[in-house]
Amino acid sequence: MRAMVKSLDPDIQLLAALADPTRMEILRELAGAPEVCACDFMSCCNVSQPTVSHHLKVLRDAGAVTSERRGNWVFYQLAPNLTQRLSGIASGLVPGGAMIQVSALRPRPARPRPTPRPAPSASA
Amino acid sequence: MRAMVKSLDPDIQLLAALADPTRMEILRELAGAPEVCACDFMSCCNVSQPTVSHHLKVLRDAGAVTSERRGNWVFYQLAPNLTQRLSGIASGLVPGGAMIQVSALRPRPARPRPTPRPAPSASA
DNA sequence: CGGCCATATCGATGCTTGTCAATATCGAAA
DNA sequence: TTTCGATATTGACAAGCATCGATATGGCCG
Repeated sequence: MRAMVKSLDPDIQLLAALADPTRMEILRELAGAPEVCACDFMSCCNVSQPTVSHHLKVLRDAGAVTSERRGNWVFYQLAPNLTQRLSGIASGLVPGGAMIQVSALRPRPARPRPTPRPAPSASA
Repeated sequence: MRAMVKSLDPDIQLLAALADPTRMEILRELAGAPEVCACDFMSCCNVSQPTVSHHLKVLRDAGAVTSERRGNWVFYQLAPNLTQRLSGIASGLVPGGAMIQVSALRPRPARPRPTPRPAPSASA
């Protein structure tokens, strides 16, 4: 309801693609090898072949992976900019910061003092 | 069906918490101010008060935000380690790398030659 | 004390999604 | 061409979730 316009935000689409145990397992497999055949995900994720295909499509649509057909097999790789995109999302959530770059990532953002805010007495 | 273990992975829980337009808007509001009153999210996100409360609970359970009660109001802040956690997830998806630090983030050095993989002929 | 305001919880509802069986498509080999 | 293996698509079903109205809880102030 309320017109779920399907989150046209690419960041949210990417986060939603990662927020699944099976898909995360696929990505972790891909992080451990330059490429993985689609058929290999059936065993490591313990799901059926259509389910694997579905998850791979979600990941591909979100830009998390790239695919390359070679004969009857389709090999998947992590998208080259996946880490950068995730880091960019993280950078956008640095307190006080807004449009900083990935290079600005630090282990210690050291958030500013919380405003003491003196209880908004005047209220209706 | 198939053991609904509910994804006990904190990383997935965090990603799922971020993968929603309303919650992402809440976080972006929080990124722009040291703290935000819960009542302010109703207007900026255009959702009802119970919905705001629900989303804040999801974010709190995922460790994305912290709350602080002051009188009748509850103020929310970004969790101090939120950026680090996200960056850590990103680091875990670096091709070839596993436990490297954020400082190792690179645009990627050109992937190695794809394995030629010789047709698995003998199979049932 | 009662009344009020801000927030959290409950119950219901409709959309979304993860899953699989069946089927279609694609590509190579015979 | 036919045949076969790998992948994608379709249809259906169940679980999850975002949302709201109604209500409960917690805390200030009169």
